[in-house]
Amino acid sequence: VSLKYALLGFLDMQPLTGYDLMKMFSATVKYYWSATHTQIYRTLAQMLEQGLLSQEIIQQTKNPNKKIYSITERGNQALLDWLGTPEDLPPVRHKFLVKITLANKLDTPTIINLLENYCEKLRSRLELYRTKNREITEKYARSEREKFLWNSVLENGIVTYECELKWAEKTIDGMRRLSDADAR
Amino acid sequence: VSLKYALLGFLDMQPLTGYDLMKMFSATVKYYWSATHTQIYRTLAQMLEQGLLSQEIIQQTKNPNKKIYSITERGNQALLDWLGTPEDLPPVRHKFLVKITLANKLDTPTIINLLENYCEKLRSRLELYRTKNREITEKYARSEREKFLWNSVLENGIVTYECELKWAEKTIDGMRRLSDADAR
DNA sequence: TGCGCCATGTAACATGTTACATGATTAT
DNA sequence: ATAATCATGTAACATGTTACATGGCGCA
Repeated sequence: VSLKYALLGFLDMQPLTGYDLMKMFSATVKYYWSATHTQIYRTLAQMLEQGLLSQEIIQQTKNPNKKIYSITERGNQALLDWLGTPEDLPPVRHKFLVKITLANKLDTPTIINLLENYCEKLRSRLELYRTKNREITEKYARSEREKFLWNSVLENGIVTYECELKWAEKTIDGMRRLSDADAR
Repeated sequence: VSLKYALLGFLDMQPLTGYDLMKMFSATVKYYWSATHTQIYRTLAQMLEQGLLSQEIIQQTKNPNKKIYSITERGNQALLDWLGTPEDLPPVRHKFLVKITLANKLDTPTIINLLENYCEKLRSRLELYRTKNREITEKYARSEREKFLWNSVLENGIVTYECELKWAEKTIDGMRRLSDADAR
């Protein structure tokens, strides 16, 4: 359902093809919502049936024909309704935490190794966010207000990962102290 | 795939029925990994086929027969392999952020309303975590080391939500300042 | 010569949710 | 009375991933 409204939202700014939408997703939303082209084409076809979109086909000789989608009045209404409705907290699905829950079977160096690997991945993700942040906002935002909103969203990613990193470092520390205490 | 190993992990501590596993999930892992009974029964059947589990059927007259699952040697090996393998960062799927990204179509009070609703939900979730935390750990953990790991996992939930809450409050602030500036 | 971009799509599979179904027992 | 707990399952659907498929153009 979310994908549907995300697509509506982008098509509300301008008419686009499925391919364009795919690129926009990987240029912007990718890090807090991703979608493959399979999913996008499928969802667009459904929305067309539901009358939320209209389609214009552009004949091309060299490449496959383009299908440009635009939002309809009904689509606009549906988007507005969805936007105004409060969202529940997202369900958490955190594989790494599942692993740590069951990790008592492993020896301490292996656990610490898992945690350190996780830290490294967090650090490189953070770096990515920090460099992309301004770049993306400047490129796509169309007003001060929109820029503020987009910056906030990206900021959310950054603080979340910083927090996660702090947690992981603290956990490594605790693990080390536990095994030192055992050794004595 | 995660569900599979989560189930293996619990069955490694003690043999259990599908129903027991369901209850354990909702008593412990629920807030960072949830599963319905449909999924659990289905996955157990698959794992049995794959030889990761063995099954003992207990005849009952009053209630439906119990099927008690135990982990096999192969299951144990599979679990160890999975536990030692580092996990990628979890894909982020954050509906609320999608909504905020597209929220520029809404007027400021509506946006602030969305954010405040989100804050409230975060606060009540946090309260839940903080009260459940010790309780769960004390009840299920079988050693100091396990207790440490489980506490860390629950702590992760707490710091994550605290961080999210701070972000949301800051965003409300920023939104207010923006609209004040506009009014002037 | 081979790779990546453009632009679409399908098929098969994995995962997750909701609703339907049974039927006895125990607690309020 | 009625709701909840025990204990299993199926059917249908929604969502998400991977691999397969086409075919011209431009670049190294």
